[in-house]
Amino acid sequence: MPKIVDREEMRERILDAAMACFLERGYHAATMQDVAGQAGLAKGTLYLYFQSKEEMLLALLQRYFDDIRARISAIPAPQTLDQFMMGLRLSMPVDRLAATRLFFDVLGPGFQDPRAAEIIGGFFAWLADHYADQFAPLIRAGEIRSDLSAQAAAQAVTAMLDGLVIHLAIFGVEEDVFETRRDATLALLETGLRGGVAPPG
Amino acid sequence: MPKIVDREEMRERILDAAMACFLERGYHAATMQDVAGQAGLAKGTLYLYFQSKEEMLLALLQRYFDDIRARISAIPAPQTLDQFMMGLRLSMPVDRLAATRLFFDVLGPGFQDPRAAEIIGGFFAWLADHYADQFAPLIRAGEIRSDLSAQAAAQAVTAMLDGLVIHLAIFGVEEDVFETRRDATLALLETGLRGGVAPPG
DNA sequence: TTCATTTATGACCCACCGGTCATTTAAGGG
DNA sequence: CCCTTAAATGACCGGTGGGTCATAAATGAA
Repeated sequence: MPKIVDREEMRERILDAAMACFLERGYHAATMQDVAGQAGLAKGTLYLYFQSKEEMLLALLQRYFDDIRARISAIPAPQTLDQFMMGLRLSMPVDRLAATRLFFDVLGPGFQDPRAAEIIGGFFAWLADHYADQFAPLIRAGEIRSDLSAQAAAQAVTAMLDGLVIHLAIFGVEEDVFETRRDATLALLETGLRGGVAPPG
Repeated sequence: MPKIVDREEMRERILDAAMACFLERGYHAATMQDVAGQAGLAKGTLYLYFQSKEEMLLALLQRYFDDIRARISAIPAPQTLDQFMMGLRLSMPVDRLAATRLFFDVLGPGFQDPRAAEIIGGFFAWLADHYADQFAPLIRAGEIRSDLSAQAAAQAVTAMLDGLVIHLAIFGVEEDVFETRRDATLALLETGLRGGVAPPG
């Protein structure tokens, strides 16, 4: 009887290798040879599991953003604005930076396949909806000022936080600088959401 | 005596063509042949004015961001927070979107030359400093709440606004959607800076 | 018109890389 | 041990695109 392998496990292994290579050299610069070497396989083997380099990237993107979604979903729904702000910090781990930088390669006009932008755009749309769901009860509870639309505020917050990560990615800043900037941004944001400077205590 | 051309004018003409091609196809996908065709020249001619495709891109980036800097510098210093917010709108024209998308190509790890990231990063550093200079008097005037550091707030604002533009670029939204989101973000930001909801009138 | 010099050209070169496929290797049942 | 079948291999192919260079064209002074 024939040799049998776990196809799904093999795909995971290859995607791990691809992630490492793409982070190191970027999607365009990394070659299938690189990925194969990283995975301990021959180039031809990659094509038994992925139709093309592009399909491999799309699978990688899908897996990456599914993972983030899962992690963010696991954070309990905040009861107060403070808890919400803490949740934001948790959803922005420092290791997101390198990956963000990688995705630049794929968001430009040079990447013809619209599915890449759909995956990434879809994630942000989901994120905005997720925040909006958390905002609505906070607005009712008076934690967030009542003249804000939960949807509009959530979209604004999503854009702001993404901007923060992008900046980290561009500047390649150290962790401590990141944390300083992040906290300043979140403090400004918190005041904006609450509608006034936080009460003492 | 020899044929004479204005080297600088020729470089400008080539950069215009390169900008058009890079916007259309992206930096990686656009070929030197494309750029030459767009400029009405032969491929070899390009190399009389630029050492390589990469040098051409760097010159393009420099020119582009120098131009933005000049435009933003031309906006009069704001006397009130309202004026400041209006200045922000002016510095975010819609035609920035396509260009922003193009720069993704160049910020990823695939682009080895650090000068590209330096040019773009340098622009944002300048922008943050520029905003900080405008914040300081506004804080003294009580237009912005006094517990904020001008520098930290300016950096946060810079990241937030860039995030907004990036999102537009990723989603490829229409102008009206952009304006809605931009206004929501700026309103949130204004409240955060002022330290409370704006007084009526 | 001639000539020196600069500028422009595009055929050509060559390295590279995504993708293929004939061949080899590995697994395991009989 | 052999055979069947799945899996793995890597030499090879073909297209591509950045960059070169021998040649041609343009310019303007003499």
